[in-house]
Amino acid sequence: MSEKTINTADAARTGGPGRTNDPDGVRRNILDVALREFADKGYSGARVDEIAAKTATSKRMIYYYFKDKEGLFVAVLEEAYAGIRRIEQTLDLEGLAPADALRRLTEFTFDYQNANPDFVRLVMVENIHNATHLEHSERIQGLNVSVIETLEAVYRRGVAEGTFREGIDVIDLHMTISALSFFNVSNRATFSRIFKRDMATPEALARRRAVVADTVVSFALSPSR
Amino acid sequence: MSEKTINTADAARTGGPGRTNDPDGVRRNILDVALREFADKGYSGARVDEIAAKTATSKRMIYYYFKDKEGLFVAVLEEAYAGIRRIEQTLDLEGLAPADALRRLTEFTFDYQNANPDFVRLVMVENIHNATHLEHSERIQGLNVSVIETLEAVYRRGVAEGTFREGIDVIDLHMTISALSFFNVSNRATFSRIFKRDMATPEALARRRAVVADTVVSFALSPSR
Amino acid sequence: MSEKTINTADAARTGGPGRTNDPDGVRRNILDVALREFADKGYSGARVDEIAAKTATSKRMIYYYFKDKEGLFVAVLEEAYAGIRRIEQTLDLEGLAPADALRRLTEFTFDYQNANPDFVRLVMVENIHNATHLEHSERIQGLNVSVIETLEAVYRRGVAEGTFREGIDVIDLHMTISALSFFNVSNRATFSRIFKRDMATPEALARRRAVVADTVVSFALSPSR
Amino acid sequence: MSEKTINTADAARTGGPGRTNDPDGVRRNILDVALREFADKGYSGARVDEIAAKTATSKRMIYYYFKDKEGLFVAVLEEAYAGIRRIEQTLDLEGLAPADALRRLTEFTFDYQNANPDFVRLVMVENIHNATHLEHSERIQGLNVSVIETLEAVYRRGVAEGTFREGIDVIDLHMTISALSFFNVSNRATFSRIFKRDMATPEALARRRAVVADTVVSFALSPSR
DNA sequence: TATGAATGAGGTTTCATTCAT
DNA sequence: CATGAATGAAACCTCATTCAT
Repeated sequence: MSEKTINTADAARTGGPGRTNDPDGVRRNILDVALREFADKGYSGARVDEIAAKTATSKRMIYYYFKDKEGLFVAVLEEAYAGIRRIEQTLDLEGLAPADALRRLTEFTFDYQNANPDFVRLVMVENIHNATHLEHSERIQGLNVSVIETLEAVYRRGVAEGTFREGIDVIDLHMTISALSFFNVSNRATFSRIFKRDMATPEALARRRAVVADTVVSFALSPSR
Repeated sequence: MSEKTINTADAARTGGPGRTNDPDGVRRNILDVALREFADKGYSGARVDEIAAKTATSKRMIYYYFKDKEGLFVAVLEEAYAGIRRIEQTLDLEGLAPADALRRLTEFTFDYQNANPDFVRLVMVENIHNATHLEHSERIQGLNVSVIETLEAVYRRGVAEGTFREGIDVIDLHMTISALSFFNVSNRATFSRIFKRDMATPEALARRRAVVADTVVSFALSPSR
Repeated sequence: MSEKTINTADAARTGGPGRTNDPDGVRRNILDVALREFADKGYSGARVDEIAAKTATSKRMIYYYFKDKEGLFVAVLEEAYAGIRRIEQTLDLEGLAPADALRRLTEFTFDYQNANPDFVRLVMVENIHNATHLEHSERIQGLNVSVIETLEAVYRRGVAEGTFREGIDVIDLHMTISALSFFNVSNRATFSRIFKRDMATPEALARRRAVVADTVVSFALSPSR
Repeated sequence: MSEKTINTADAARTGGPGRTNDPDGVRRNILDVALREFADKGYSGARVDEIAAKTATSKRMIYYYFKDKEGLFVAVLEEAYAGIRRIEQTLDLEGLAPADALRRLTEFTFDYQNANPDFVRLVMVENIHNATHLEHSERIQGLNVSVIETLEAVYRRGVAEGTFREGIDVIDLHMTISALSFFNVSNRATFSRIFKRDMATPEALARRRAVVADTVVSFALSPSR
């Protein structure tokens, strides 16, 4: 509960916490802890004091680097979005057949979100707050074009080939992928409680992952096939 | 901001707010207001003072009827779940062909959640809090069996008929329906901000509703068809 | 230093501090203490914590009654201005010859400000803050007309009689009276330190009071006399 | 808000800000900025950080040259007093008739204070703090004898001539001059707000200046005249 | 039952100042 | 000398909750 979290990398570099000369490390450390706290308790529920306590630095440094609680939240949000987009771009879909590429992209999204529940929960929190922070962040606005471009390229190839049916809105498709991946994390608590089903076991995840991928692909496939 | 919310029904019944001796009306009124506040600001973000201020009663009554903030939240949650399940049961799916019934059920879910964003947001809030409140509510646990039974009946008929393919887990199917309906409300703020698309216009809703229904049905249909 | 200040009146009425049912007494008590603190340390220098400590109530109540530090300051300012104007109106100048009335009014002002250094210092503090609080207080705006009216009546009588010369701007006259009275309190610390003269002894006050009155009256007198 | 203030003279001398080796310039620059900040916000209201930010140097230098916030304030105060006294001594009153000399001295005081509101406000601030800083500064104590000597010389000449009446305390006279000059700046904010009169226009200043001079001179004049 | 007053614990933020490079 | 990073103490303010009438 009161464990301090230090990036091992930083600790190694500087010889431990305390007066370090690694401002970036300090920033990172704060962001890491804050992500977890915000994701865990929501914006208002998260306590600056507690974030500070779990950090290798002091509360004062949070204000030094991020101005206030809101500034910290925005920074956390930016990092989180940057994270998924960064990895997304390492996906190499061009060598795959369109249907396989679509499946691969869907699986990636599903896996990423399940592996990063804090990201998902942070987005939930931001939605509860009507995306006001996101609105003010120019950085995030720019980040998200790439997904659509990637998906669009795959879809076009599929249509050209005759694999995919025409008339699908790519943003719609992305929405379906996101929705099915997101829900598995975002609503896990209520859903599994109500339907008495553990959604986080490796088996459950594998099964659901397949269902999601099937759903997406079968929606895109041309009916003639 | 400072408007008091009174159910007109109650007001009529009791001759107006103020010295009312309509305990149920008071309760309802508090729950209505609290739903909106919790859905709007989250659990920690909602303020007991503000809920009281928007109520036709006083803060004292909140504590009288619901013990504390948490008790109020649980009551709100119970009401919210009861609401959707109550309406769900008025759906008459037995007269429809399985595929139509499935489509109808999907559309109903989509419509209900889009018409009741506060319900959706409340569920988000509860998920952020790991469904701890739901856990303590026996009332909610019992409420949700019916959906699955309804869906199961439809699915069986479809399989028997040959319309639906075998091997689908009904809970999985429900999850897909929920996910696609839920996301449209839960992630509206971030999604529409990022992809610059208003998801709440009647046209957008109608389009998405169709896509969602298609997705669900095409997933269930037997491939031979 | 850490003595609590309670209006003896309130204490008598309610049987002491603590859970009293005398909201007005609580308010008054806070205002009394706050006046002294703000006058003593300036706006930023005054500490809400310290004000609270010297009060019969708690810090929380300050915020309850006055919203925030600024609200408290404004309320203190309003009270202070109301105080002097209230007493000013009990002056009965109409029975006096114009020159005597002018002298009397001057002496009153001098006496009041010397007897209420906290009022003077509070006005200094407000001036350092460019009268921003005063600007927002409608209550104060209305309070100050009476002085000018009183002074104007005296001046007119004097001019009609031939005692006072014509052409004096009454606001100018008020300003002279104020300046000479105010300075004796406002600049006492620096002035007496620099010129090594105690300005607060009864004798010093009496002497200065006479000089001030002479100065004002001789300025208003018609030169022919 | 974030403008840096550099004495152009210094900048020229040292080849610009930054790596300057002009300790006096740095000191001056800090004092200039600090004067404005203290005069503007009061002692507690002024922020070391903000002073530093508006300076051509860094916060470190403030502590290096002035030890702490209080040391800085004292230095600013000393400079401010030195300023007025320095100029005062350039006045050449000996060639004027006593009444003219008195008028001239009064006008000078009035003009100086109106031209240097920061000086006036700084003195207000010091008075709020009961002149504790001034007390510790030997430098200031010595500065202020000269005014009195100058005034005394004028007064004596006037009495000898028969122009001025006897029995006036010169320090009293100085006090009257100061009070009337000071008030116009110190209480400008509240006074002009209350009486809805702009006291800072050239016309208003000219008129008031004349009234002040008249008041002072007519007080000193021998009544026989 | 209804209302304003009261409370204590704890939340966010700021400040003057010092350190390390 | 110059700079950004760091610090601890304390400042302002808010919250859920309870009391008295």
